Amino acid sequence: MVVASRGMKHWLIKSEPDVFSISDLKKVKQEPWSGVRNYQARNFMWRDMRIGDLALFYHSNATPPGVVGVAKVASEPYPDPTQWDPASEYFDEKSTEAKPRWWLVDFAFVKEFSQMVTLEALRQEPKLEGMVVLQKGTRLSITPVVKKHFDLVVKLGR
DNA sequence: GCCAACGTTGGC
DNA sequence: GCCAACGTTGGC
Repeated sequence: MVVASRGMKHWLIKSEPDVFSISDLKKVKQEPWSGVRNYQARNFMWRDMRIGDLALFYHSNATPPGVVGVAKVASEPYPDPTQWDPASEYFDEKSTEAKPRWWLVDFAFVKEFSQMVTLEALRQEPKLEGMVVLQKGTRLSITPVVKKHFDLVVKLGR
């Protein structure tokens, strides 16, 4: 087993299931996390993620919203190719190949929970207090999660 | 550098 | 569909 000396980090990544769900990830096994156009979220992928880091896979804009499984970082960061594709909704005319603005990593499927841990369930668990995703007004599509919280959510979802 | 206007996210 | 919260843009 490979364990980075810095210690593994844990994350929560949001995806709209209508666009890309945990089932989709299960099917394709690995997916470039394209389309992130927020600097904070980009910095997490570009600067802080390492291969092997685990992430809670969260369905946003869903009924109900919640965590549905686990994914892991499966690549080094590299420029998001959609930023240079004029046909893409993620096209960014201000980004150049010499100085890419948007970076991503690939995520690989790890597991799908036997039961979803809904946003409501997350809010009702006192031990999860302080989770970034639960804080008021947090819209970030990628947030760090402490190991204690990560492990508990995985336990709740199984 | 300020800040109003505008766009987006995402729960409800 | 509504709207609160927040990020970005652009005029000055």
